[in-house]
Amino acid sequence: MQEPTFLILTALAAGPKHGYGVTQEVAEISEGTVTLRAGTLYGALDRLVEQELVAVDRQEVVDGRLRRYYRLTDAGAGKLAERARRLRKHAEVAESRLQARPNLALGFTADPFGACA
Amino acid sequence: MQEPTFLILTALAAGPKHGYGVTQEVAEISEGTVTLRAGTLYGALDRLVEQELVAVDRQEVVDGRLRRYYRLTDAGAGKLAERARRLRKHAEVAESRLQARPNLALGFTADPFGACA
DNA sequence: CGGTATATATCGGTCAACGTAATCTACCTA
DNA sequence: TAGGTAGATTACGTTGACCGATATATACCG
Repeated sequence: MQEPTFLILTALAAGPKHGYGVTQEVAEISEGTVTLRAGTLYGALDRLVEQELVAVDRQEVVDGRLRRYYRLTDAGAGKLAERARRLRKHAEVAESRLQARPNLALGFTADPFGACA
Repeated sequence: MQEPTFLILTALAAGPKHGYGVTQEVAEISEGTVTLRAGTLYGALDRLVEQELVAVDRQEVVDGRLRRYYRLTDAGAGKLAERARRLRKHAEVAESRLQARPNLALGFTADPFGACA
């Protein structure tokens, strides 16, 4: 499961949404760093429905346009929880290792007040 | 950047390692959930070297076999830090949303002692 | 009348990841 | 001594998620 898919599941964890709504939610969650393209979005949704991690909640017709709502299934919630835990663990390991390393790339210094000048 | 690549960078964050060593380190970091295959490993390393996130540290010949050590570059450390932060944020959002949701899929119950039976 | 926002569908290309196999040496065991 | 395991890298073909582009249709604003 890649980042876009993970974020789609996360967006749906707060409650059912239609495709376009997911796109907006994902942009917000990721602070604008991830913008779902139509191809990515509907491709992923189709896949997730087939895997039964997501289900079609209901369909509406608004202004002659179809609006299809998706919701997270229990299996989807479980999968998301599992992935989230893994992601957080991996991130924690990476961050702790980077801290232990003399870090030159982030603009930080081990001597922030220049005491050793 | 996908999970295998992220874990390779994380493995190298602790210090230079050769390919096979990375595989073992990744298995340990991920608690056995990610087992890098040769194709994934060396493909990713080649890509990372080309992107200058990883560099060849040194080469040794042990028992007639080549052993090539890789290390994280400063750019690689920066990239890893950025990704780790993002991953952690996404994981946190997902987990907080799942908590807010009546959770049926994890084997937990709101009535763990069966008081409402 | 044209542009933007809303909303979904589909197609083809790309590239990371994946699986497998091949190669070679050292070492242990049967 | 033959075979299996561990270490270590290379090569090759396949899969599949993601992405860009395109198409379609309505409503609203300037």
